[in-house]
Amino acid sequence: MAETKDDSGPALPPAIESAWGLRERAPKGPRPGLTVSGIVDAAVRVADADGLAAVSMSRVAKELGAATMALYRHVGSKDDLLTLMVDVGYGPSPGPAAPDDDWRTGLTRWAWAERDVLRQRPWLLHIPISGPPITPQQLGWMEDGLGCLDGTPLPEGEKMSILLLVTGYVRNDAMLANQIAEGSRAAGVEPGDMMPAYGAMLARLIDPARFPALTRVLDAGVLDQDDGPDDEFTFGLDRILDGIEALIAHRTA
Amino acid sequence: MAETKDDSGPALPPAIESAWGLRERAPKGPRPGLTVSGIVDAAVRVADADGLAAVSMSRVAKELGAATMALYRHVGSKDDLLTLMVDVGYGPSPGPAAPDDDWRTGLTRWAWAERDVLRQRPWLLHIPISGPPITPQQLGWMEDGLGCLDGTPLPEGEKMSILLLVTGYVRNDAMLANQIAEGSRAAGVEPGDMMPAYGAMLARLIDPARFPALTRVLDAGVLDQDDGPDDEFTFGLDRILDGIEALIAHRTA
DNA sequence: CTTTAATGCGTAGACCATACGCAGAACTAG
DNA sequence: CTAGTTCTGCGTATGGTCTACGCATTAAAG
Repeated sequence: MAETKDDSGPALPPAIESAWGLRERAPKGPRPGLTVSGIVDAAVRVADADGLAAVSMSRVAKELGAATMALYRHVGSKDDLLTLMVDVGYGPSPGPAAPDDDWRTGLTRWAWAERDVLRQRPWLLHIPISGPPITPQQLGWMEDGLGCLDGTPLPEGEKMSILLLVTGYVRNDAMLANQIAEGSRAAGVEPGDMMPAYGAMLARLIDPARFPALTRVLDAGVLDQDDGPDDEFTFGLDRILDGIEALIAHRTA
Repeated sequence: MAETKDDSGPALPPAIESAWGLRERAPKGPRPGLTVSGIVDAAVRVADADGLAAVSMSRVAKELGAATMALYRHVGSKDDLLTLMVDVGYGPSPGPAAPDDDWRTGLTRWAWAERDVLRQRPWLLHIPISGPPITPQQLGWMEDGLGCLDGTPLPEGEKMSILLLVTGYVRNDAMLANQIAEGSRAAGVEPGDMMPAYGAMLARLIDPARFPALTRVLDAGVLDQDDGPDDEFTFGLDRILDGIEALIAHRTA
């Protein structure tokens, strides 16, 4: 009985199989001119250039000089293709934490790395993820995140929960940043003028009697200038890490 | 010069105008048989029944006994309709915090209330939100959230950031819970057997030498049984609130 | 009554994903 | 060398999507 690696078991989705490179080519038939990784790369190229909305089967096929239906020999469905795009879109994890870093600097770097990827490829946020991570690169990220918590006294389950918490925060922040970026582009205003314009619109809409606390925020000039998005990100991340620190202190005591 | 309420300024989107009920009907022409709120209610009904994917213009029109193109007299585009659906989908905020509650219990109730809404209407998570909140109900939620922080010494900007942090966490958690629910339904397994199946799949895929930390998590049996989703939610929320508590303590001192 | 404007909606166009079946290529068995 | 097998690429066709445009009808104003 092998302890891990077991060949049997319920069939895992074909898309996942190809992501792990477990597909042996049948010896018969013509040599494939298209490969699944070539298709996924082309799709990523299209998404990088023109956004996720531009990723249609025909567009990807055109990118490859092939016909639309040719893709279906390799990917099964468009959703499969999107799932595979997530894997190569994230790319490999930036590597394990330095051995002499404490958990907090390690996790901070881990969070910033994911944030950088999501800024570079905003379309990753628009792909509806269909389950817990099973693709190789995603698990690589998870492995490196767990590594940051190695020296802590946390039980394994809590390490996992914490990773979920941090990655969720990063995704959410990137989503918001991306939305205001897209929104400002759609409205035709400078990204820096977005928040002030928002504040002005709110001031015009809300009744101070119905929304007293909100009015106080507006009067404080919170929205008048856009503090760098990095500050906003750092603020939230530090709150979360403070909370984790409290837990670790509690588990240590 | 009015201090707030100013009629002039850059035209705000028609969809927003109708959400605030600022559209006066022109005195000419036939009486409208369709109203924008009637259309939005019908769309919400369809989404509640068959999911967001079922919300097409023709389907909503059928719900109303009208023709597809009739809707476009009132909503402008499907994206407009979706934006309006978010507003009525969330519904009114559950109300301000009790006056003698501290910020933590207030914010906890606020977070649970949003979570309840997102469990009831998972399709809210699939609507790509296109900017900061400007619809009436959304601002009601924000107002009540700010109210929870009234007694704290935090500056207004940080109150806002904290609300963003908490609501982001709630949305992210609901998204994950919803994804595993949909995933288990698609794979045909009981929702309770989802995590164990996931663990078994991981065990089959990963190489312990490449993924040592992940293997340790698996060996600890973390994924063997599904602890209630409420526990997972509470864990993350408590970490975040701990972090906020640390900030408040720091600002108080 | 005429003018004006807004409503409902039918038609049509431009996309989209994808089920199905056929032609040909490359291998194996005889 | 030939026949059989199997996989590749892809053309066609179907049913779905959103929505631009124009027309007939309705209701009020002058």
